[in-house]
Amino acid sequence: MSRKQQLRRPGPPPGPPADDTGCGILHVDMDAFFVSVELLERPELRGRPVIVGGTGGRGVVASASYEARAFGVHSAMPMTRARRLCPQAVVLPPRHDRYARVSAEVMEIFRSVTPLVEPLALDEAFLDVSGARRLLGRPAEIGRLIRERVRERQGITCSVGIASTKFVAKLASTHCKPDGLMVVPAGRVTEFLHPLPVAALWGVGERTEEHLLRLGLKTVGDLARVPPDTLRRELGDALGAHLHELAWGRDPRPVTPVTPDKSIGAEETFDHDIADPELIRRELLRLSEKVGARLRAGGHAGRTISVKLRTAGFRTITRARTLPEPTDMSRVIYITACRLYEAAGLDRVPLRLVGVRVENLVAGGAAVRQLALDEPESGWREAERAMDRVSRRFGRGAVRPASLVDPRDDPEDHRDQ
DNA sequence: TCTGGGGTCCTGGTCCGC
DNA sequence: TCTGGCGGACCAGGACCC
Repeated sequence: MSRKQQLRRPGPPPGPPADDTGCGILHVDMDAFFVSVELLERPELRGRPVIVGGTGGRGVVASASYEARAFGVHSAMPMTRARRLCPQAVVLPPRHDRYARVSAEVMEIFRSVTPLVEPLALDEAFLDVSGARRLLGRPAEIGRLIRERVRERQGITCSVGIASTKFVAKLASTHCKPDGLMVVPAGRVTEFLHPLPVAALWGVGERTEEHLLRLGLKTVGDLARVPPDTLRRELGDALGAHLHELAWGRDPRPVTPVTPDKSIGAEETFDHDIADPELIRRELLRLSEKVGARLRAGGHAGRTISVKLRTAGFRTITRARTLPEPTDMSRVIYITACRLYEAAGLDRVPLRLVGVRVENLVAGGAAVRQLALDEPESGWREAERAMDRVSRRFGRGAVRPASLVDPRDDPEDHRDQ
């Protein structure tokens, strides 16, 4: 459940029977997805408060059953707080491989209805069904069909919002959860939108909500009546204009099935803060290996390498460097990341998180011969490709840089799996 | 209360070349 | 030769999304 889904509902949907004329966009959102997938294997937990989330000291809630939500538990909440609110909850560690597999099957169901499917996350997608009407019926009928197929084939429930724009369809699915379907007729969009709190708008998070409340703007209707120039002055050009448009139900973004990746990264929060630069560099190596492997697997290369460092006091520092040529080599990423870490001047400063990201992605073929910075190119590329092949065959972590091999490691139990 | 991990987008500042 | 304006690239940070 996202923060948006924690917002209160506006009451019953605008007047039945819903007229879905001009409503070609569906937003399908799986209900408590991670928990629902877990319950397929653990049916004895049905009806009980269940939380999927990090079991380490610093984890957060990834998904909570509706029984757990009744205790005030919601996603992104620190696990320590969730356990306090609901001590009787069953806590399960996340198993992303499993969720990804179920997600892929659900997306296939969507694609059996229309090729215009835009996945937003593992558990939700936009569908443009304008072209499917003749074959499958009205959008509301298509929505019912999808819900039925997902339930029959996967054994889990989902909610469907139907509207003329993506933004309103998404709000509709949020407001009919769980296990519901809601149509917002094209002619009744503002009637639906304007009573909602400003935080319901896409782009209004905690900070912007505070700002709007300070201006006396509580509802979407309040915001809609403010001149766009005033909003731009208060919130910046892009956000001000964007919110004004959304508040009037205007959202011209089409459903786009393929959006190219812009960056690929990995980060890790430690169980305990780490100050030792050697251990930090070791972590940077592990993350660089992971990011490099993902770049090569996806056929990407990138020019800009950034590191993210979060201190024990939760101050986040980012440093980036743009290389002359794009790279997909873990070694180049690692060397650059180490230099950025050293340049940040956080030697011996306790860190709770480090991250490595590669941005400005291009197709991998454009990754021209890249020297490992000051070092001669000495077969690293070939070595890394060979490691990729071994990993594909024997599993990730089967080969690793020597500095990442802990003699105490059980070879079957790599943390990267 | 104490804050994950994977991302995208925007803003404001600085530097540099024209 | 110096100066100012401008635009683009880059960088850092922050807000936001799921």
